[in-house]
This record gives sequence, structure tokens and C-alpha cells, in this order.
Amino acid sequence: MFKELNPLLHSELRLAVMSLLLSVEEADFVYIRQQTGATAGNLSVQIEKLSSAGYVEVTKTFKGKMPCTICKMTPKGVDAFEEYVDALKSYIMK
Amino acid sequence: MFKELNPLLHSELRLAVMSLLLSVEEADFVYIRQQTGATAGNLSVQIEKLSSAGYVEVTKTFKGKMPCTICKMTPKGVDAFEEYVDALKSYIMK
DNA sequence: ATAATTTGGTTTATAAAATAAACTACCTAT
DNA sequence: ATAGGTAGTTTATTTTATAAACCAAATTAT
Repeated sequence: MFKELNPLLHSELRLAVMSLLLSVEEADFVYIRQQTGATAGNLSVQIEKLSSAGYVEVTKTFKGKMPCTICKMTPKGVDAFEEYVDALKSYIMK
Repeated sequence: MFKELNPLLHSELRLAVMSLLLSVEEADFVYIRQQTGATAGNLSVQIEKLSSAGYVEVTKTFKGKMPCTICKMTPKGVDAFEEYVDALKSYIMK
């Protein structure tokens, strides 16, 4: 009847991050923050969750002398996202 | 960029209940429980939330001698659901 | 008849999640 | 040197979801 919704993706901010990364191939912390409107603290926590699930790969570099955290979706992340969208459809399509 | 997701609907069980009620016009507690696989306690809490938001109308009756809680989607609930689905699309359609 | 069991729930307690506030470290301009 | 900004992280608080415990009435078994 209703498919299970991956709780890691069923979160507004994490879903936004994933959606963003799906379309841009790579994005840094500041950009994601701007696009989502999230607070830095919240974003930091949620990216860490996506990272430790293996859905996004996080690389810490520097842009000049400023730290720069780059995020990139993994193939596993793409799969999870697609499965989530598919599951969602069991709720929103009648 | 990303539309806000109504937090009342962005919950697996409440979404399932709403989705169900959208298609059946009216359903009792036991039926919803069967279809969603939820525990009675969880379902009771979530229906109460949908009810106090005015998204579903709850009528307590009896079927024979057994209590029977009937739920029915309200127009406000339909609107909220549609808006939620629309908002979701800002995340899942690229 | 009365004792267990089941049904249809509600209430309360606990676990998990989201969010905000506070903090670190480093840079920049005054 | 200190005041303010950037790029985050950590910690604490609030909210939410879920499960466990409970209740009342009905049913079944003894």
C-alpha cells in the first residue's frame, strides 16, 4: 500500500540539500546555505548525517585562506533519492 | 527555490492517513490502522493532530456495541494536501 | 457467574529529530 | 588591540515520533 519513506531523506532540509546536489554536481557549504536558507548550525548537522550515511561526499578545502566545505552527491545518494521519490509517489498519486 | 513543506503533513503516518482519506471519503480507525500498519497509540496521536488542525473530521460512534472512530477528510485538509504535494514537487522535480 | 482475552482506543513516557544558541578559529579593517 | 565578519562545529533545548502502559467495554472460555 504505502512504501516506507527513508527517514534520512524525509526531512525538509536534508531533502533540499540532496535535491540541490542532484542538480549541481558539486556545491560548497555557503552556496547550499544560501539556496536553502538554513542556519549554519542546522546545515552542518544535516550534511554530517548525509555524509555518514554515504549519500554525500564532503571535502574540506580552502578558498584562499577561508575554509571551504565542498559537497558532492554519491551514487549511493542518487539511488536513495530515487527510491525515496518512488516511495513518495505511493502517497501522493491516487 | 524550495517551497516550505507543511510540517503537519510531512510525517510518514499522517501523510498516509491523509492519502488514504483522500481516496476513500471516509474510514474508521481500525481500517486506517490495517492499511497503514501503525500502532494504535501512534495512530491515535496523529489523527488527533490532523483533527485539531481541521484537516480531518472525527466522529465517534458505535458499530454494534463496539466503539468506532470514523475519520473524514475536510475541504481544508484537501487544500493542505494539494499544497503539500505542490511544495514537494519543488524538491523532487528537477 | 466469573475469570481470562480481545477490541478499540487514550494517555503517558521515552527515544529520536530538528533547531537554535553558543562557541571556535581565522581573517579584515579601524 | 579590539571590533566585526566569515566559515563552520558543538552543545543544549525544543519539538516530534513512537512505543509502552493503561482503560473500559465486549467477548469467550471455565
